[in-house]
Amino acid sequence: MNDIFEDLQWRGLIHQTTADELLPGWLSSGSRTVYAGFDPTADSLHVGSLLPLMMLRRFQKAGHRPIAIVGGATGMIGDPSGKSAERNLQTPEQLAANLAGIESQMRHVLDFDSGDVSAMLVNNNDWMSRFSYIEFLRDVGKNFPVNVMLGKDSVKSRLSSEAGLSYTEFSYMLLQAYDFVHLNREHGCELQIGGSDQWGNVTAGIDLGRRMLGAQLYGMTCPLLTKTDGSKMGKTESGAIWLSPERTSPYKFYQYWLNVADEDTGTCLRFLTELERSEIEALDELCVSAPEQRASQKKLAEELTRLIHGSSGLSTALQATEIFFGAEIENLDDRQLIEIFADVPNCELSATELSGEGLGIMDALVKSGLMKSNGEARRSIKQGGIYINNRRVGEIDRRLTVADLTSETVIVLRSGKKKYALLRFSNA
RNA sequence: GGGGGGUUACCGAAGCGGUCAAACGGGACAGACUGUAAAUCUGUUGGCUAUGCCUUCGCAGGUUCGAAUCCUGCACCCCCCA
Repeated sequence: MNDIFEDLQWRGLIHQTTADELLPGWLSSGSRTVYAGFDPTADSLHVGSLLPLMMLRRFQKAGHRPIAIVGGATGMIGDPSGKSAERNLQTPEQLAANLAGIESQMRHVLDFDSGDVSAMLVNNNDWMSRFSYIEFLRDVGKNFPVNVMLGKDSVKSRLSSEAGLSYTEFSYMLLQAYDFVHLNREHGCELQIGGSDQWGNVTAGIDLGRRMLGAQLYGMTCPLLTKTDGSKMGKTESGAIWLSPERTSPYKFYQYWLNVADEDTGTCLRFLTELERSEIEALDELCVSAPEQRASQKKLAEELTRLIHGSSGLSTALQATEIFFGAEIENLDDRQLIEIFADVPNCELSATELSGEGLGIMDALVKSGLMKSNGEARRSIKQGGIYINNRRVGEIDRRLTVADLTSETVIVLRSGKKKYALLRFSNA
């Protein structure tokens, strides 16, 4: 059992704990049960969940048992922490679908089949839904002094804001607190981890545990993973980076990490990978002495893509990277191409278009949606911004024929550095 | 209610009878450079069957050989006075 506390500490993953002195010893003197919560607002987790997920993984590897809790019940309510407005409620069907998607992703990160420390995934709706309102008020609610609740940051900030806070959201912390009590009673769970914005909810659970069970529970929060420029990690102009390959292809996922700013790589490597201290520090140095190599980014992207999308996902991402950045496209078959170009719009055309004279390049560009008009297409070609299978097109009157097929049915068009379109020629 | 100003392409903004598909700036796109970064430089930025043709300057009419530019009406916006 390695010293997880020390490891977390040097990585900078410990923001606050409820027992700074006790925790290190407590963790190293036995196998403990730890939990973290995940929000089921979509059918996939996104990059923002990676940090707590990795936390659980670290604990599991250190010999502790992780419990991931998805808030089937609390998800219907919405945590006001760090949120500026009331959350929309979800239907039970949506939630069920979301939970299924999330579970499959967790299996990449946590081991659900390793004896005593097997990870567990639980849904708080399983126990919450059994409560009647009266019972909940009597058993749980009476342990919560309202004046303490009003003192929590999550509540305070909303009370003073224009959006206000509904009674439903106000009650959120009772639910999360009760989760902790339940997990302690049923599974012996004694430590809750979460982002620093969860401090209020975590301590609420610890207080409740003491009142209801007389139990000594612990809490630990980690810093939020933000970029140096203050924006949230995992968000791009085009939306969040998701963990599911359906929502964010392995290529895009890989690229996201490859493009992390130099200043952010150190934190990302510490927070999100399991690389050894010496290796990370070596990468940090390289990042300063030879930034153009982007060794940190490459390592980060590689580690995370392999973890979330597996080796095959990683190799697809690497292959796609090579192609998207200039390599000529050859010796790939339809299946590989379609996998690599998963994010790229494609356009079905009849194979007969290629026979005889062939298909004019400008036509093809417009049909593919890459260009809005012939004029735009003509301009781009003149400027040298159009490529067929990654080979620059020189002439405006270039025609596409069977010889241009790079695989059985595909021709790849590209405009500029990275705008692609796939033309598929079928016989149908 | 009275008076004045405005409405131009993705955005801002010139133009105030022909040489206007409309200056300039931003953005966007492409190229060079580069670390798939930042900055910089260059080019492009209504459509087409393209040395020409068509549609665009709030909307609808009108004057004129000719209108983004002048006139009339309408709509919306801003300012001042009541």
